[in-house]
Amino acid sequence: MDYSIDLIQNIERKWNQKWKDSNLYKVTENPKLPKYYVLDMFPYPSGSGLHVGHPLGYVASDIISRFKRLQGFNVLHPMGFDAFGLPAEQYAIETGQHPAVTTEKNINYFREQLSRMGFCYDWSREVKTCDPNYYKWTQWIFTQLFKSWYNPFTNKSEKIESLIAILNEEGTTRLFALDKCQVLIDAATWKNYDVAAREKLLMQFRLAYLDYADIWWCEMLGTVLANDEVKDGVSERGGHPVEKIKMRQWFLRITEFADRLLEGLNRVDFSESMKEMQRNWIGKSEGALVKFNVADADEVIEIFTTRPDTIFGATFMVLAPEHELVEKITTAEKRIAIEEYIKYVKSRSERDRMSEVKKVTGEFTGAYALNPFNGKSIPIYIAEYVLAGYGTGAIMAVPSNDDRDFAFAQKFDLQVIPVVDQSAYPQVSREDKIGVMINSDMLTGLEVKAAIQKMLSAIEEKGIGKRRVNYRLRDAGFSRQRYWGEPFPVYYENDVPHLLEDNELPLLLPQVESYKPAGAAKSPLSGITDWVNFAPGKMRETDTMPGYAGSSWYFYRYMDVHNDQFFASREKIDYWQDVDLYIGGTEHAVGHLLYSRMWNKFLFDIGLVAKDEPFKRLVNQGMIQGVSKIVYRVNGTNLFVTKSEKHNYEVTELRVATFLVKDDILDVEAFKNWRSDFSEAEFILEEGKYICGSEAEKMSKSKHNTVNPDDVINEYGADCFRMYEMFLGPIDAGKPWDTKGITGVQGFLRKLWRLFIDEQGQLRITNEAPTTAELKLMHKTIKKAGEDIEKLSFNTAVSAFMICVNELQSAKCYKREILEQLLILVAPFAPYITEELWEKCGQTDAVHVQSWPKYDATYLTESNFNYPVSINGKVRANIELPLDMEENDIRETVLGLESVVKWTEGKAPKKVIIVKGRIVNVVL
RNA sequence: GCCGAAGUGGUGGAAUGGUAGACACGCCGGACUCAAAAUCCGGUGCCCUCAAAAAGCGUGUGGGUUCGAGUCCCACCUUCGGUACCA
Repeated sequence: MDYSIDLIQNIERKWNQKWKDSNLYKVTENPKLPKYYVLDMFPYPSGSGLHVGHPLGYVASDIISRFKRLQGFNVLHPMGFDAFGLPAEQYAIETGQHPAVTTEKNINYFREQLSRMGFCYDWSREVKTCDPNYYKWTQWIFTQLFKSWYNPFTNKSEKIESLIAILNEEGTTRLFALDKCQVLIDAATWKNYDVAAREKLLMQFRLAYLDYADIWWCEMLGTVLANDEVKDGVSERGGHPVEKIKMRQWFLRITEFADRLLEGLNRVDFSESMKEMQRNWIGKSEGALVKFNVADADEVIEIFTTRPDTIFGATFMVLAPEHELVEKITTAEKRIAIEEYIKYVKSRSERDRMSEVKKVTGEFTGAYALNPFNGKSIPIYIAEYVLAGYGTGAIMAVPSNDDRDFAFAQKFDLQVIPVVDQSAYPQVSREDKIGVMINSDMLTGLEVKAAIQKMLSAIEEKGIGKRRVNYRLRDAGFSRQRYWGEPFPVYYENDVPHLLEDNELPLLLPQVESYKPAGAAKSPLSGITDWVNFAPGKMRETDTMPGYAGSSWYFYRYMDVHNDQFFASREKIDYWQDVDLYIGGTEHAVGHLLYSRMWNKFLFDIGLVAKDEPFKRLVNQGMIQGVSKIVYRVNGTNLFVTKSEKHNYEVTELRVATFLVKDDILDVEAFKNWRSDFSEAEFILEEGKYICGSEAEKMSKSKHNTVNPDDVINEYGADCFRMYEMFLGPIDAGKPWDTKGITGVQGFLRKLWRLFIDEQGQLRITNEAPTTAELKLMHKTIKKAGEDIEKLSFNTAVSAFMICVNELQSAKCYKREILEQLLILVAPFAPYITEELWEKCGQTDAVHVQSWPKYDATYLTESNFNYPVSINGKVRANIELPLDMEENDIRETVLGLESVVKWTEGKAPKKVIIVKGRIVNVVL
């Protein structure tokens, strides 16, 4: 009986059914066992199904789950779907199909694909973020955020009532002093506030709050656009003009958690690069707020700077074009130019503005500011490189010590006053905080670091500013003018927001006629007037929540997924605590991870969860890229030119389905039939063939380069697919998908099978006692596999299995004692074949509930070592010596070697380096 | 632009600062077969050579540290991910 694809499919069907029937993977809380929680970043169920990139992380987490279970842990390993999102809605706009319908269809397909791969998910715990039973609790957590504030005195989130108590007691005096409040009022004033005024003040503290922010609006498409959908200042679909418009929206006050998000990174096991990205994203910097008076006006410009020492080199100021003072200070003769410039900036994305280096743009307002230290009058510009959201949206520009300020000064012919003498440090740049102050009044002669400190004190003494810690991190925009998301459990009365009661949750997403926005940048929900105006004088919030709302807390729902009283019971949370291993892509390095860490800290503060960091260990899997195949169409024609001739024509690159291409040769007939617009295509060939270009890039439906794991499984089976994904390389490395090497893994599985089953299909297992060599091999493999799995080095674990099986085959070892242990080692990687062979060996319980074997170190100790002998670092000889040989004896022996004498020519070497059990290096 | 990562044979990759290329794919040769597939055995970094030995070269590029560097340091090049409303 050959290990053929028919047999493989029978085995996989059989065990899928058996495992399901026996509830093998169902997990319950068991206080007698140590817990281990392995989490995958749940997928967005796109219309094109799972591709081969998804399972890379899923296979890895599945191996760890099975490994930990074999080691005696009670393992929680769930799966679910991040089911709200833009693509489903875009599809709805185009086809009129309800996103709930298409999403459900996609989820069913994803689940089916996942099930085939033999993952040990406890499917009874499945989570779907678009399920009302789930988003009820997303809405509920939002209401808790709204009802809470961040108490800077206790440094944690608290109910808003504790803020009200402080306001009743002392007004905003201490909060104002701490820079946590813009208005200074006493308790009496607070108490005299009416409801609206009180609400307005509280809104400055709530963790979920209303404020204004820009969104992309495309009049032609009639929709709000995501940043992703805007390319080069126009809509990606159709190339229509877009503009930014200001809208009132919800925000989450993540900035209050900035320090704790930074601190928590010291206590988690994430890669250093991941932590670094998060630290840089938070971007803590210390500096000062400084006020500059506007000349001949009552206005004051407040700036933030990390270089207060360079204030004497400030030769101009720059405001963000959106800055509220721009309108007030612009002079009459400059008004038109300024308005033109603002219009230009409105068409620019923030990323374009930040990354623009070739073209320096800006506009003079006509107004001047006064340097608070020397009274010098300096011009005020607006420029796109100053962003409204960072610091105060205004800077003092010091061209001598800032690259962008310098470029700006060059372009607009502004003065550059050197204020730091860096001549003693030829290697440093103008932005490095090093050197001696010059041209700087009382700072002259000081080192930069001392000058910064002196200036900070001077600013505070003068009363023109104060020390300030600034963060690059901004509060998180939490509103989308979209349909397919969680509705806010909020209504407005006289424009004041109110929450629905807990017993009114979930607020269901209503049916709409059209998925397009209702009028100017309003959510589709605003078109349902009777839903919006649900009671006299009350209007519902019509925006919905963003994609990351549901994904910020889903890992708790898995712990207690069917609870209809609470998001998860404290009892279950106390058992499972936190995620021991979280696997997902680097693309979520900052966004999702910061948001979910913040939500978690909030839930922790209000006493609902057990740990203040949710993810103990995080591992990023690499991205499997697709290989896109490219044809070149001569512009304005239906003529396609082969790769080597394309440079002779003006061509457009088109991506074609990969199944039309074999070894870079296009099947031209199949291509003509592929899409009707190509049916009349003509070709310019080379040597009778049309050769395509190729490019490795992100797998996506639109690039026609996705590879469906179903196809691979149909041909090789799930075990082979799983092992091959792991064998491809380290888990964190990305690479283009290629099935070229899969036959190697297929061969391994066949050999494994044949160790148990002979050519006649008979079990060939014997009860003979293993030899020392066989035991040595086995224990070496147990050790290597265990260590590699722990390190998530699955590719090397697979190669250890290959070595083991190759050697057992050569030795014709069919011994039960050896082979049954091998099955347990391989079981996490290839759950089907190992289970089948385990059963064939006469075992009655599952291989997956056995115990991971322990290795015996006595089999692994060696007495000799084959030393490489190098001369000046190059290996010239080898010699086997006992490991306990004295260094002097090694030296003597090595120097006596004929091949060494040849190099030393009888002379005494300068030095002989002996590293026991490693190497001997003779230095001449 | 900024932040992060990666770059090793024809290919995927392996390698606590200590024999570069484990394990696979591919390729070459052989066995089995009427033949093919499958399977098994042997070889395979480059260069020189009929072949082998011996030498030389070799981990993106250029420098450096070290007895010894794929690994550590500096500069650069290329590719990938993120860049706040794709998920």
